Amino acid sequence: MKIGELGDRCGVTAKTIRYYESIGLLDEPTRTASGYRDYGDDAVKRLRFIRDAQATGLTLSEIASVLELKSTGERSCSHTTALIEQHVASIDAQMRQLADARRELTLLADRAKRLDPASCTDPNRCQVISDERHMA
Amino acid sequence: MKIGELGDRCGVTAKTIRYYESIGLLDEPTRTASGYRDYGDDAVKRLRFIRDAQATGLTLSEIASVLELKSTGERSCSHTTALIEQHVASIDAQMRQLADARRELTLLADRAKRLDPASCTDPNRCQVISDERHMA
DNA sequence: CTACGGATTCCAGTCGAGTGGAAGGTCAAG
DNA sequence: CTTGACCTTCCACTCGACTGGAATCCGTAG
Repeated sequence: MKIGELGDRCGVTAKTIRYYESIGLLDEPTRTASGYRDYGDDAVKRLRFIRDAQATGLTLSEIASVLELKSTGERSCSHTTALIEQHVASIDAQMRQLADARRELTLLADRAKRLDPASCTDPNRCQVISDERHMA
Repeated sequence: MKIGELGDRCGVTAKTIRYYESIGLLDEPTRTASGYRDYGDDAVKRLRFIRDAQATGLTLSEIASVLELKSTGERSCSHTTALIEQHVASIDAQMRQLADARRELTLLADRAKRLDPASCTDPNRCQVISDERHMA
């Protein structure tokens, strides 16, 4: 299968595939006589795994390190699990941050709604955002 | 107040302040006779607002558009509220994504723990990540 | 006077994950 | 035989939010 088809099957562009290859995330495939990249079904699996892993928020370099574990096979699965667990922890941290931000913003929005819209006329102030009581 | 003091008061570097000015997020302040930027207390408020807004996940260009609303004063607060509400929606989307990712990853980790670590010996496979049943 | 901490400008680089485009080679259809 | 879709390489650029560093100037303490 050529690069375009692989891309279509996995939902990425040919350019992205070449990019992944360039950073070592995908192995160099065999080539046809005319120099075209020629992929097997393994490539589909691998590329889909990359996409899946990426969807969970792993960076490409984290994914690369997981895939490296696969290929060396030397280190145990515990390396992989450690990476995953670490990542779950960072997701939790991100979620906490977002929750905080959300609370802040809804507070802000609520305040905005309570204000008389007609009173927002001072060209140098928007009450929603420049209220002193709100400013840290 | 000079740039360093302003930075200290707001928890940013002088470099960041100049950067904000360069992208139009902060107005050009008056200068001392010797060319130093000379800020008033307004700058502290504005910069702190920027930091606060940023902490909630707004990008600098979103913040810029909110601050623009302030300075033109033409459009009503509803513009600001709309932006905020839109941002809250995007936070919710992010949180859903993270929750999905988290579920995926913990599944993966659980599977990893259930596997006999000693069985992870095939140099070309890490069972945690290359199990066909898991692959989309 | 000199040293030192801050200030100034401007240009360049970082990270992550690609994307754009030029210049050219290949293959199947009409 | 030409057209058009697809492939190749390579180099440069994007976005966001800074950060680093060079060269130079200002202000004050010793």
